[in-house]
Amino acid sequence: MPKTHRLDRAQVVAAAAEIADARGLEALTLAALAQRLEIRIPSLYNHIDGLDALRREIGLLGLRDLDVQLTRAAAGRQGTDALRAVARAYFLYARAHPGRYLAAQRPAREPDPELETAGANIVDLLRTILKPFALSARDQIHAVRGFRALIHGFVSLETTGGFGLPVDVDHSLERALGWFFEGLDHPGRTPRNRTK
Amino acid sequence: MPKTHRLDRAQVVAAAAEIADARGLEALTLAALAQRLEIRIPSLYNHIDGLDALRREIGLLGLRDLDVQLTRAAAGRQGTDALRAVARAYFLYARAHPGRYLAAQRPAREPDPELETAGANIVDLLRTILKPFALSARDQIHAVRGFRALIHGFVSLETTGGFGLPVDVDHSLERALGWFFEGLDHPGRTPRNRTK
DNA sequence: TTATTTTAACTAATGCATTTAGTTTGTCAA
DNA sequence: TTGACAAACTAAATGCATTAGTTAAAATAA
Repeated sequence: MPKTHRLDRAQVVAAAAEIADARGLEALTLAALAQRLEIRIPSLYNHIDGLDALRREIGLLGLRDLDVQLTRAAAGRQGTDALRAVARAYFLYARAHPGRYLAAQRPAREPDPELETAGANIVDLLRTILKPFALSARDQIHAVRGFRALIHGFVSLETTGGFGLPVDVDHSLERALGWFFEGLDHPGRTPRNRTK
Repeated sequence: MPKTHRLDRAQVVAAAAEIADARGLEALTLAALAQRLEIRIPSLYNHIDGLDALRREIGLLGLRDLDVQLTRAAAGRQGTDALRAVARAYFLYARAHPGRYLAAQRPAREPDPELETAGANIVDLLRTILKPFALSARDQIHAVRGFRALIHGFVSLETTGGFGLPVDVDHSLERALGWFFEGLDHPGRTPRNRTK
């Protein structure tokens, strides 16, 4: 009676990622996935090791795809131009694939080399772009973190509805990046608003 | 047979928030909560409208407590001093109450005036602090968003293990805020790294 | 071609969590 | 003292994830 379905792991993960993007990560259940694939729930266990492992797979997929997009955006650009292009690509990816992006945020309970490598690749890309800036090794790390935090913060606050006002979020990100780059480019000025 | 427990809604939410902070938001189940309160699961429905509504309550509690902490931190301070103090308080709160903070991030599916008000209060605080800066109305909104995104980004990436390198995260936040404030204080400089 | 192994489907059954309905018992106020 | 309400309870339904064991189809090897 078993049908001639012949699915493989990649197809299962891809279908799961589409559900997560379209209906939200919390709507991704084995029941929903099995229904979309037209198989019974237990059959999924031939391809994946349960729901939690599936979420990890989706996050890993998202992280790797994100790296591809960011690398492409940075190609042929330098300095703040490259950073702006990367930020734009980051934002577009997270908007287009909110489920994968959220899954990539999931904290790992054990050390996970594959996830760590995927994350480190993105960090390396940013460090490469930041090379021309006159930053100490320590400051370079701070700058990468600040850049990531700024973009991720915008993405995260937007997707959770944190921005209530009817002002364009893209424009806010552009402006905030501008201020951040300003400081990166011209460090060590006299503070004006520290004490009024 | 019913015991003389006499719980009320606030106690139930408080106990739930403690579980969420101590063991993670995903570990907050009605079973765990009922066990801690030494009542049966269905009795919880006398106080709260199910698990999802409970998560909302915890998020609202977190948002309001966060506002109190930030307001306290800003008292008696101005300009970037006030912003740094607020950032520090924000960070400390999110670290001390990760469950409540994460619950506050939960997207609302319907308009939720209570949550919106709690969020708007924090935004208003930041706008007040930013008054002395010479910013247009539009730029003030961008600055508030950038500030929130930067802090939330750091908090979020830290709690999800996004920072792999053994470099102090607090220090990275300080440095990133410094660059951001630099740009806020000295807008409109000539970009150096735009084209090398 | 035929035999064997592997893959991927299936059914059956268990356990846990959320939720609803209906019931009982203390507590407080009239 | 009595009556009403609040808050506990038991019983039961539903849905999801998971495991165990089984079967058929496809791929591979003789």
